[in-house]
Amino acid sequence: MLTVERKALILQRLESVGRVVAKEMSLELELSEDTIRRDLRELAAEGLLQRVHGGALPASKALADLPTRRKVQPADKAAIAKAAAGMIKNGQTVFLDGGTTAIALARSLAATDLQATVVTHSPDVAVALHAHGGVEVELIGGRLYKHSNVTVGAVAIEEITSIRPDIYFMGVTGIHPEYGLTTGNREEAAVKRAISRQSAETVVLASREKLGAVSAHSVVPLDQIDSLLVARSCPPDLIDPFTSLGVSIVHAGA
Amino acid sequence: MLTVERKALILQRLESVGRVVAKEMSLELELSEDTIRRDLRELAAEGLLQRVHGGALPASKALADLPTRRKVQPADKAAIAKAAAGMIKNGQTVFLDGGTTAIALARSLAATDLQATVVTHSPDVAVALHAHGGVEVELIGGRLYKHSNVTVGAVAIEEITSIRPDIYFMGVTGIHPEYGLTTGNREEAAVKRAISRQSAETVVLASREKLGAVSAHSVVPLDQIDSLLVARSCPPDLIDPFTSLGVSIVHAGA
DNA sequence: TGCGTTCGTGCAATATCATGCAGAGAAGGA
DNA sequence: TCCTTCTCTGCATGATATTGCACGAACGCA
Repeated sequence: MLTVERKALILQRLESVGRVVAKEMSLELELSEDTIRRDLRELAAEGLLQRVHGGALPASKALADLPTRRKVQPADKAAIAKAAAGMIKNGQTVFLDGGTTAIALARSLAATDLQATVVTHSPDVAVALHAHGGVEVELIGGRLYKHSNVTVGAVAIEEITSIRPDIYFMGVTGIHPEYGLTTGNREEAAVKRAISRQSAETVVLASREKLGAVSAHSVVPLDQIDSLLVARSCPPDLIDPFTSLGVSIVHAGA
Repeated sequence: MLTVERKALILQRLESVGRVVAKEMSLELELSEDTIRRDLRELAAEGLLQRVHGGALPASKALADLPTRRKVQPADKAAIAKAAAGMIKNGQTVFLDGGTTAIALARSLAATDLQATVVTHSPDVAVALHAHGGVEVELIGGRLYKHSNVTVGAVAIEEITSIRPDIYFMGVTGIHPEYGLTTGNREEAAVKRAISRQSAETVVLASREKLGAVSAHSVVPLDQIDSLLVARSCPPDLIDPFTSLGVSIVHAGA
């Protein structure tokens, strides 16, 4: 693994999890803590993160803000959500992931008169669709993973394998030409992989900051997905690496 | 756990609960009280909290007096919810039903330091407990019954039979001396019956308007439940028919 | 006042940190 | 090919930070 890749991974981790612990990183990457600490020192010198005893925090994050989650890009996400809602046909069974983009999609759906079945492992999505008369909701049970508020674990996977959705809208942390789709948590990755395997079509909701990013746990390679849904405002140089690999791109928004 | 994370957790706890007790914190984080006290001293030196004997309070009274985010509940529902929360012991596995009283109970729980596992078939309850670090949440999957927003059906029942909660707080539509516990929907009744069968103890959350009422579908007879949790403000003539049948009554509130 | 709890400080043990140094391997020129 | 140079990595070392325990003082409650 290249040094720059390692540093990028550290920054990714900081973005998705909000903290990095030197010891954990050294175990995960099978490198000495010295090497990780060196990286952290250098990244701190560049102002890209904030060094603390035992690890590092994002550069900007103040102590009092630590527990808060990171902010979103509303315009981008809303356009993607609306376009995704438009891809659903009456009578279809749709799987919705967790995450802010998926919740935005559920809210978009709630504003339509679509007749469909939505399967989800996110209670937030279920609550967002509660008031919609035309949409039947199926909830996947299991242990609730607090960080992203979706169910995971053996129970979730078992339930998922008994359903065959027509289309799956997947949210991820990173979408990379070489490393494929990645997310920050192993359990989540397993659940997403199971859903994708069951679904006739998998569409990845790709807001701008995800393109080119890599996170710790691999979900599926790029050739396992059917299309990437990106905002039209997204710069071409972020998208080109994927088109040249033959990934189908769907543009959202005006 | 990083030191800064611990301090952030203390500040977060102060904001959400309004106080921190050194001893409780040390038990929860499995650290000595000295370490917690040191954190409290340092945070107090930075002006981020106010030190008091035994623990700490938010820095300014103004912060503590901020209007609570919680919705105002009718008095006796809130009293029942609070009393129910008090019946839960650390380490127990608790099943929470759907319904307004159960959601009020979840919100009461969210204001405590309790360590417990909450199993529920209500996404609303899951969302209400999302921010609580000490509570592990297990969600029961299945078809979402829109009217009351809980999962029902074969999948739900199957999942329920694999769990054995210590205590089940049941919400119903009607509680009648002769007809027992009733609810408005056949599927819901089946789910409640299954949960009650699995649970070591079943407690019925009995707000005043339910006493003496009857609904279409029978859940279980009165002799299958362990106690009826009623508000202290509830008139005795509503309760007497149940005491004379030998039902154990727990009074909530001052 | 008496008693148990909590507090603060000093101290020792452990964990983490920064720096210097040496070996392994890659890059590049002779 | 051989050699030099450079980078990366892990280890050793001394410095610093964190943690838990001990002990006497302060505090709160009855």
